[in-house]
Amino acid sequence: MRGRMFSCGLDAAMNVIGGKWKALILWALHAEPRRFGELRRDLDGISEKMLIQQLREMECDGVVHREVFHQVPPKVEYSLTPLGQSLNAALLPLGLWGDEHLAAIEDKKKQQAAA
Amino acid sequence: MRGRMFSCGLDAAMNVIGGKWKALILWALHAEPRRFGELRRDLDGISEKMLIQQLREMECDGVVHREVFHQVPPKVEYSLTPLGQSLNAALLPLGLWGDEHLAAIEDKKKQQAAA
DNA sequence: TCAGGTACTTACCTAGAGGTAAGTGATCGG
DNA sequence: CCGATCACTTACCTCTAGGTAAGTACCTGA
Repeated sequence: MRGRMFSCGLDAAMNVIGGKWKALILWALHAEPRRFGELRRDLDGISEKMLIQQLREMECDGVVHREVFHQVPPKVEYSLTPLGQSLNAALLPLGLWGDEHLAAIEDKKKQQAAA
Repeated sequence: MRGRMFSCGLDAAMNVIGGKWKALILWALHAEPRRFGELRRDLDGISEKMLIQQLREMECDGVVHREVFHQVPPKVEYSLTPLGQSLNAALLPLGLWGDEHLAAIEDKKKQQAAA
């Protein structure tokens, strides 16, 4: 394992999706390609700066594809690469787990905030 | 969606596993309960401070169970709660995805580092 | 001109995540 | 006494990640 950047596949995957907004962005791109402004509006609380930053990082990682349309007003679309699609498929069980336990997780966080 | 802490299940799940060492720790606890020192030795590069910190956080989140044995030398065991077990099950596809694409991910990171 | 649309970029800031190093306490055995 | 075991805790520090605010460029229409 010496000289390897990641100790296992899970470590590598967490590196790709680690970032405050990445998982949500990946999910927002699940159904169809989206434009920057669309993503911005859908992702509650994200700033333009954070959005472009995380998109760029995921583009570099090969999970997001960016397509520029030469028109005015500018049009840029973001979509999942095949790699990104397989990543989203792998994220589905985790999202379902979160859905199922959402209330419990929030309760725990509230208790922690109160203590 | 107002007043909710998390925008969806995936957001909540990412909050629980977010932390440099959490996913790896959860995986280290997959097969059986482990002791602190064991975990420390298995997780290459982790400090005691980071290990206990992340264990504590996951304990608060209800995914890790800590059991103190009153003996000398001290013995403390960490194990997955049922919630933690289901979380690990949900993480499995992600880990497999990472295994499958490990080389590609590392290549991408190397390119980025060189640029 | 101004205001609107689009997709960014840049300057600056700081909270907090992660880290290093040293220390604690309770025992046991040499 | 010392050194070992175990599982932490504490003090201090760095710097990354995330954030706010303002700005840029290209156009169109009133």
